[in-house]
Amino acid sequence: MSRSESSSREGKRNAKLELVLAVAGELFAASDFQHVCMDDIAVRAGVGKGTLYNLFRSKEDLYFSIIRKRLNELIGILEQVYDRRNDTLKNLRSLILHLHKFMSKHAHFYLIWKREENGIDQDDPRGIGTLQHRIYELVLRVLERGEKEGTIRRGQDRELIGRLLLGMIDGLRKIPGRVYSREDSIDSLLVILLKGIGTEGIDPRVTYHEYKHKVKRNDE
Amino acid sequence: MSRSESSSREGKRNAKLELVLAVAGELFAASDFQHVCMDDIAVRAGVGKGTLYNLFRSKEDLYFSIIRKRLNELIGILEQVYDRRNDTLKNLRSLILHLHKFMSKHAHFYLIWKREENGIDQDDPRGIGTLQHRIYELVLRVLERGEKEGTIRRGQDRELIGRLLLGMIDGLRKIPGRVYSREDSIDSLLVILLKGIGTEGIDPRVTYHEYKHKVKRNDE
Amino acid sequence: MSRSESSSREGKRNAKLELVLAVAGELFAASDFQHVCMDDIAVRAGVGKGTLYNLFRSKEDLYFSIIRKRLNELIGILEQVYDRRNDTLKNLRSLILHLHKFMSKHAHFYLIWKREENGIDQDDPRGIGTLQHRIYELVLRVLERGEKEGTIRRGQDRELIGRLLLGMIDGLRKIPGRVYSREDSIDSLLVILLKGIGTEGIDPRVTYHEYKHKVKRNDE
Amino acid sequence: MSRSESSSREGKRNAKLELVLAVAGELFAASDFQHVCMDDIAVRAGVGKGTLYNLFRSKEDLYFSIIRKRLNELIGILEQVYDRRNDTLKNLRSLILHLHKFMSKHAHFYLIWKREENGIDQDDPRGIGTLQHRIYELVLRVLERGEKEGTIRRGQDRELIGRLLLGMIDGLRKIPGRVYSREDSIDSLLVILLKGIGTEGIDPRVTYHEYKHKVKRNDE
DNA sequence: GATGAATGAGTGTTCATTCAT
DNA sequence: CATGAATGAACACTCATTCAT
Repeated sequence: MSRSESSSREGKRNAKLELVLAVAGELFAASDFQHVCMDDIAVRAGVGKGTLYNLFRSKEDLYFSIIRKRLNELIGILEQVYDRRNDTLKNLRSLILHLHKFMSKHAHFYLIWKREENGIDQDDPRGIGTLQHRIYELVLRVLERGEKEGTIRRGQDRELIGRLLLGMIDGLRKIPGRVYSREDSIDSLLVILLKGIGTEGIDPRVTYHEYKHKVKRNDE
Repeated sequence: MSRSESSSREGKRNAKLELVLAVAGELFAASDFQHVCMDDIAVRAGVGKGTLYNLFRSKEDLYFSIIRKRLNELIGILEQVYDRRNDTLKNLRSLILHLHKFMSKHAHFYLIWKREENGIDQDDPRGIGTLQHRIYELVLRVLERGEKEGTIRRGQDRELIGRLLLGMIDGLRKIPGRVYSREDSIDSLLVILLKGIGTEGIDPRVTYHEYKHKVKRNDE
Repeated sequence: MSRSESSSREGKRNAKLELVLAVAGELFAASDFQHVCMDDIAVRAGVGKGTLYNLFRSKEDLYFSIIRKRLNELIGILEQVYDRRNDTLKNLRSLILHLHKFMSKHAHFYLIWKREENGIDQDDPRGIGTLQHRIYELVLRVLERGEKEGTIRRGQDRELIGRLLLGMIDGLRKIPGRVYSREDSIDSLLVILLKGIGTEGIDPRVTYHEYKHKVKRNDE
Repeated sequence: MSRSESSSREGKRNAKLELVLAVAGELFAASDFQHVCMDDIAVRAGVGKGTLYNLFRSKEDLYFSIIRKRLNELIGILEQVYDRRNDTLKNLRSLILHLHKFMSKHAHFYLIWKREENGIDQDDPRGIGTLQHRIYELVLRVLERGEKEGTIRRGQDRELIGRLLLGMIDGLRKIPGRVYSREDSIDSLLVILLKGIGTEGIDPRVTYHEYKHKVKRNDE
């Protein structure tokens, strides 16, 4: 009984935590850090202000917890998907697709993350930099495997390509109204990318024709 | 005399304004908006706090003035360069190169701009969105001319490519220690891009061999 | 059984109460009232925070309960000793000695008491003033008896002398490192006092030579 | 003009500082530290809350500044008086008298001081301990001179007597309604003290008959 | 115009107290 | 009765903004 009791309490605590993170995420995305006040978050989350301080050390901690939490989720998804595939084209497509899907689902988080992305590098006191780096490293791993596989031309600057790819994906995000034509945009990106860095004769559109329908059933 | 007097006063005022913008830019880049206080800016700029309020309506106005000012400078440079050329490859290269050079020169501004970039879209009360859009439109113009010129394949989603290109350029920025090998990185970007979107047979490395040296003399 | 049960419960309750008073006393002596928090007291006493509110109405009540409790103990000791003697010199010496011994034993309480001593006079909402007054009255009684006995000169301002004596005892307390030479200090005080207020020919050192050894056996 | 201007500003600042210290002193004496809030002090002093923070680093700093300020004044008075006299009896009387007069004038300060007196010893981060010690040292100097002069018996524990004397003076303070019969109380104290510690044949009442009237004219 | 002392609205944070379990 | 998570009143402190000099 003590187990179920404690797990129930844990459950309540976690539910509350999730709620606060979600509510705060919306508010922080809508305004700047400074224009969001703890009272608002508390009221909108339907908890007392003191409860916020039971869950987070400070306003800043709450703010960066949102980013940390979602980045961890995102990394989890990306790495899980990566481990399931052994085809670079599929991996690239999954990477972009899932980044995009996650973005649609957690648009608030994305705004906050990208806002802080540039400010975080050296000391990384909030543990964001490391997480960002893990995404970059996953990209590098995909590219590396692509080279070994023969999908990607050898001898290119992989670090550069990794940054370009992440930049392109971020560029995708900024096209207004493209959420619904997401898959087409991703395909176009892949075509351009693989023409740019792939070995001759690779055409992702052909290769993925069949795959795309499977994906829809498995991952969405 | 009144003219020279007023212009001298104007000059003083402008010099002071520039100084404040520079000092504030550094501070705003180093910390968040909220952690920079008007006293600090005033002290570091060597002016009284009241003077800041003669130059800017508010702290926010000062903050966004930095972005507006530099964005206008940047747009000026890019459009000027664009108007001087009628070769898409050269234009693309100039675009990337000058964005990069400006970024090196005004790193503080870049950090601030990118921090705000995502928060600004719909209402645009500070006049940043319009300026951002002008850069995007310039990219579109370059791409459009490239199509007409036959350098870029027809029938592609130009809007998408524009976003991808801007994203890639931003990706370039995030590579640590790449400032000195800037030109090489830019060339690599161009190669990948033109393989990706260009008509067959285009090789920017060959085409630009001669051009690169001219550029150095003209633009740097 | 119900009696023994209830008395056992009472015992537990009292033990807990004593523990809390002791723990809280230490904490309140170490910091200000405001810097001691109920959580700390609860944790250090090994009880839940709610339990504190079963034992005391409020934090303030807990705080003044410490003073009340100890003051009552102290008064009990002093009056008990007074009742056993009928010699003014012995009574004076006992008074000072026991005040001092109690202070050594409950140094934390003393600090708190003295801190509040001056703030409490008129309204006395916590019942401290009355207790303080009972000590003063005991002193007056000793002095009065001394006059009747012929040990203390008649016609002096007894109220004044009472305050002076209590002040001297408090002064004694502030001499650093005097706990071990306590008895000597007390004797010196008595000598000065009796020269000051006593009838001629009284020398407490002679008179008490024998007494001092008895005291040690009886009271310590 | 700049001098008069600056001195005028200084004057204003000092007047404001004095006002705040006085107002805050009253409030702190009436309630505990914690029950006095900065808003109240600001309102009662007729200044903005921010001004308090221009004058003092924190609420605590304001609080202890009151004690420091007055202790310094008190020490100034006592040392000045001490330097003017070379008669131990006069010095003792002046010491007690001026302590008493200062207490009457700054009753609020006294309450606060005595409240903190016991909490301050070892580290003394607020600079109170040192000041307290200077008063004690002045007493010791008076006693020492008294011994040399032959007014006070040799071979006694001066440290002890110093503490006893300060304790007696504090005891004097606690006699209700004695402010008006101050001089009589002081004389009684002196008589008792000198009988207690003085050489035989000293009678301060005789010795000071003439002096008392001078004092009234000179010092009050 | 330039200045910086004064202001007070605004807000993060604490912690005594309550009460469901 | 015991507990400690939840609460929100209370408050210290900051800092953008003003305005008298």
